Amino acid sequence: MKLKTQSQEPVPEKRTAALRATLALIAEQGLEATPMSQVAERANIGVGTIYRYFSNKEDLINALYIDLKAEIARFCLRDYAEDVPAAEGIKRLLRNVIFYYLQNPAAFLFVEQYENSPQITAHTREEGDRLAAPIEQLFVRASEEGLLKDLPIAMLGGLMSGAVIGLAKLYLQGQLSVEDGTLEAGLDAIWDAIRR
Amino acid sequence: MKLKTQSQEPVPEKRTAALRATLALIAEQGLEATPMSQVAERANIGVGTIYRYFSNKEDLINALYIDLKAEIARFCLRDYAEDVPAAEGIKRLLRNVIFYYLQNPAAFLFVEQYENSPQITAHTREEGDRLAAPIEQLFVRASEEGLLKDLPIAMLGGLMSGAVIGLAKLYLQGQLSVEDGTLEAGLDAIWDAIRR
Amino acid sequence: MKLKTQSQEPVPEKRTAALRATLALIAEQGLEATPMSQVAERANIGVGTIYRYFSNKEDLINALYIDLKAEIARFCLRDYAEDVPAAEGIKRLLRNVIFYYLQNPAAFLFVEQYENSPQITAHTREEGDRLAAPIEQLFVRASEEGLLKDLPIAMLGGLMSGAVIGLAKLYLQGQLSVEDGTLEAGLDAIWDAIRR
Amino acid sequence: MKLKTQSQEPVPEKRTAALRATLALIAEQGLEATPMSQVAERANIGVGTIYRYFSNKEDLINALYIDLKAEIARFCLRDYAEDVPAAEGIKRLLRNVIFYYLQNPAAFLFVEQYENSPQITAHTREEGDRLAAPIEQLFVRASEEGLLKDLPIAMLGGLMSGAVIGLAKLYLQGQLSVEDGTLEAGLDAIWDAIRR
DNA sequence: CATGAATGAGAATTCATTCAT
DNA sequence: CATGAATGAATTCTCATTCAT
Repeated sequence: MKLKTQSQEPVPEKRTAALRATLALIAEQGLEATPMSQVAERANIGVGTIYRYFSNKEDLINALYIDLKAEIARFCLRDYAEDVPAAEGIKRLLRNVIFYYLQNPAAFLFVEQYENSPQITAHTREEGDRLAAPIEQLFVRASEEGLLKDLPIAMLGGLMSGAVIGLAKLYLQGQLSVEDGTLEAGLDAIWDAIRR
Repeated sequence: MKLKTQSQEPVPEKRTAALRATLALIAEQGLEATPMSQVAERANIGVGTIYRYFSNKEDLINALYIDLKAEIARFCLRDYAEDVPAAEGIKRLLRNVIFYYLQNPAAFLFVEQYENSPQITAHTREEGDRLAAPIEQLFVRASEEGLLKDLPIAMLGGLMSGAVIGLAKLYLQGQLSVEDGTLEAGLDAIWDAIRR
Repeated sequence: MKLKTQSQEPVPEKRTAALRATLALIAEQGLEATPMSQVAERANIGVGTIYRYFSNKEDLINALYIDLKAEIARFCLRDYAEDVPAAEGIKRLLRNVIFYYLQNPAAFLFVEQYENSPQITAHTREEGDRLAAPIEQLFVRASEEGLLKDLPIAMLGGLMSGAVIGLAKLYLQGQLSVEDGTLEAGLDAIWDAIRR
Repeated sequence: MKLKTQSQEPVPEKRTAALRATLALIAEQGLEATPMSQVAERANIGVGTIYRYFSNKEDLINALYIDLKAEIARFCLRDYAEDVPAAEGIKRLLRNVIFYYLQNPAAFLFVEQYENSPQITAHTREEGDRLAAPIEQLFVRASEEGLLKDLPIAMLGGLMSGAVIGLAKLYLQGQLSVEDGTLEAGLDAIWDAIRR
């Protein structure tokens, strides 16, 4: 199946395989319960190969984290348009977060785990936040339009993201199902928390 | 040589010392980065002694988790009274959560870490939830009084607890300070999310 | 055979066993060709046990080096007496070096290997030299008595120690034998190099 | 496209580059601390290329050793002439050794390291000695002329080479400097050791 | 010929747990 | 009861060597 023309390979296949395997295993077993040997096995590559692409385990996990944060941000903003009212934009954003995590439960487990671990460095956390900058833009816009409560933006953001995570957990743990048709009401509830 | 008053000792001092040391170290270094030997050292006891009170590391951590969940529940409900209106009761509850975590930042770090780790067993998680039952009672009462949105209780609970955690993080990370006087507004925002 | 009273054990047995095994193996196989696992095996202890006494491989090897340097210095000066003429003292010293190495060929191989390896730190080298200080005293005394060539002490020392090492190698490699009765002549030759 | 003049190339450039890089790196870092990949990098060639010229790491190092021994022997005898008195010849030889090492400190570090390592095979050692045969000739001649002590040639050789190494170390470590004008006296001292 | 990505055996080190004192 | 020395399985990471391009 491999064509010669693909040998230019801009993002090496094995690097991707390592990242994918890492995500799956950490979601299943946890950050520290996942040895590099297992990552290699699941990725169908040699252990040494991982170290060609990542200088150590921490680097591998950071790369995975950054990749996911970027993907999530991209996914959340996929149907974003300047002319959509900010209120609607935020609702879409939140819906997208939930959708993303429902389609990628492992990503949710990994990100929550890593962000709550003392292993993550301040630097990595900041880099991750930077990727979410476009999202914050939307937020700032809504605030400037006078749609949000008169509270520090950080607080509104914290409340909102905490609430979506809470919501996502319910859907992922099966306590709620999108088929219920409860999702929109949930998003409205979050909106109620932050809207003026 | 042993005096009776010592043998009455209902909760052995060394057990408590081990738990305290575990909490502090895990908050600082993380779950897996905390060896039993270090726990022993910090607790000023022998490594072997830990194994008198806990059958293994998992057991130690579970015990700590359960202890903390109970303490948190107790603290949250400390000024609870049947005759307080449910709305006010819930606000108090939320305020107490925040206060507790501000006074016990290590507890917050530990609990978040453990609850987001796949290491925690379903059984332990349930046991922890059971301790929060009185809190849920309050919630049910408010719902029956028609104060809350007409949504599944689980969803309201998830939104609320997600939002408080988000709020607590802001205060603990120093992005917000209780001296700001923002706290009450934050609690109101959460209330807005769930109230009818 | 072990008596209870020996449990005070000032120098732990297992530490000594590790050092001995290290010496033997490095002499046989070389510094880097000797894994910790093999040291443990030969010493009849667990790998982990080595790390109770030495913080890492480098530390183990340094300790061995320092121990040997001290032992060698002690052995060389064993029959030293203030009233012996310095010339005679130096001859004895040299004879003792040779004897020591003939009885402890592994020590020779190890010390030569380590001193010629870039692994050894300046600090360790200095510490080793400090142990040889009493020997240098004898040398200084001889110099002050006007017995030695009028050259920097360091140079005389370097020539002498280089020559003894050269001599020791011959005996250890079996190109010469102490039974030949050549030893005294060899020592005289070295003396000729440095004496006025 | 290949020109004849290239195919004449008797000693491939890349082979030489590999040897040079090996020498430099081993002198800096040590025998085992020098990975093949680093050799390739420093030599500006591919790792695989090294294996075109040397069957494995051991072979590479052996080749380097033999090359150096040959070069050293050549250098030591460069101004040798049959009609020079043997005594003077030996002094020149020794002076040359010192000069060579002062100009090639890496060679000194490498040779001492490798000769003191159990990794070197008896065969390689012998091959190296064979290259020093012309030097030994000079020695034998001096002995036959009755200039040397009446001791086994091996012993005189061992004493002498040990002493020069000791002397070289002093100059290389900076404890002595050729500018001091001490060198001739040092060579005389060595001569005193072996001369009748 | 030259290259360097891929590999996995092997090395150093850690740490939960046991058990003799 | 309390202790901590001893242990070895398990983990991370390195590096000589191969081989497809």
